Amino acid sequence: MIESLPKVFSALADDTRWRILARLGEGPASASALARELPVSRQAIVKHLDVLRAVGLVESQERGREVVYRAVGGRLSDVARDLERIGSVWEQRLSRIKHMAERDG
Amino acid sequence: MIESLPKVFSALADDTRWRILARLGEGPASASALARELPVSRQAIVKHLDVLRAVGLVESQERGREVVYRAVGGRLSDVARDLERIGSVWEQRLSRIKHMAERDG
DNA sequence: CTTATGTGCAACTCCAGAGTTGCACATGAG
DNA sequence: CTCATGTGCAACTCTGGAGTTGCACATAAG
Repeated sequence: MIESLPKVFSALADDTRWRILARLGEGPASASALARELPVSRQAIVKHLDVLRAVGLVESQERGREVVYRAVGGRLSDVARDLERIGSVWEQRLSRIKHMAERDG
Repeated sequence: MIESLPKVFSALADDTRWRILARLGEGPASASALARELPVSRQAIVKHLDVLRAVGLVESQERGREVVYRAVGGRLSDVARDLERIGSVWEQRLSRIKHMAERDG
């Protein structure tokens, strides 16, 4: 679980991919449609969609001759849960160390 | 808020930075100490710590002649909250679109 | 049928950033 | 004081990945 996090973050690290995700968050779209709305070529869009699909943030479905993509919000929620868990563990450890330091002077 | 997310994820996208964070999650440490425990040079560690500090995932404090770093779990929880919010919005929109399609279909 | 539109594959450019080495300087430890 | 240890700054290499162009192919639209 935690092993796969860097991959997901790598996917979320790119501005263009965020724009794509934000757009797909409004509703499904094809690569060509996205290329018309964003200032990048269709081929670049496809590469980004491949990356997003590889980490489960996007799903694709063939519709006629088109390939329609849609954002997977549930995947984002999963990542959020992992992060929250890790962050709280850090906080607990840090406060425990602080208390020990204060006690020992 | 969402504008800063790509920066944070870019910081979290690197394996070495993740190892550094995991180590700091166990307790504070200096750059030299981290360099001894990880298979990278101290200078590389410092660069990573600068990146992590820039996005609030790590804080530094001068202790004598050393500079001690510690992980900021709260920052991670903030990011988690943002992600959860965004993901749930996507899910709501998608289900609404699906229902409309079924009704009209 | 003919054409416009959507995809897939491949080769290429380009640059950010991860990591290195080297050196100079400061300061706690002995 | 003397020396080991911790830092800071700078220049350099090198690889991954973002974006591009070009071409071939498939298929809905007219």
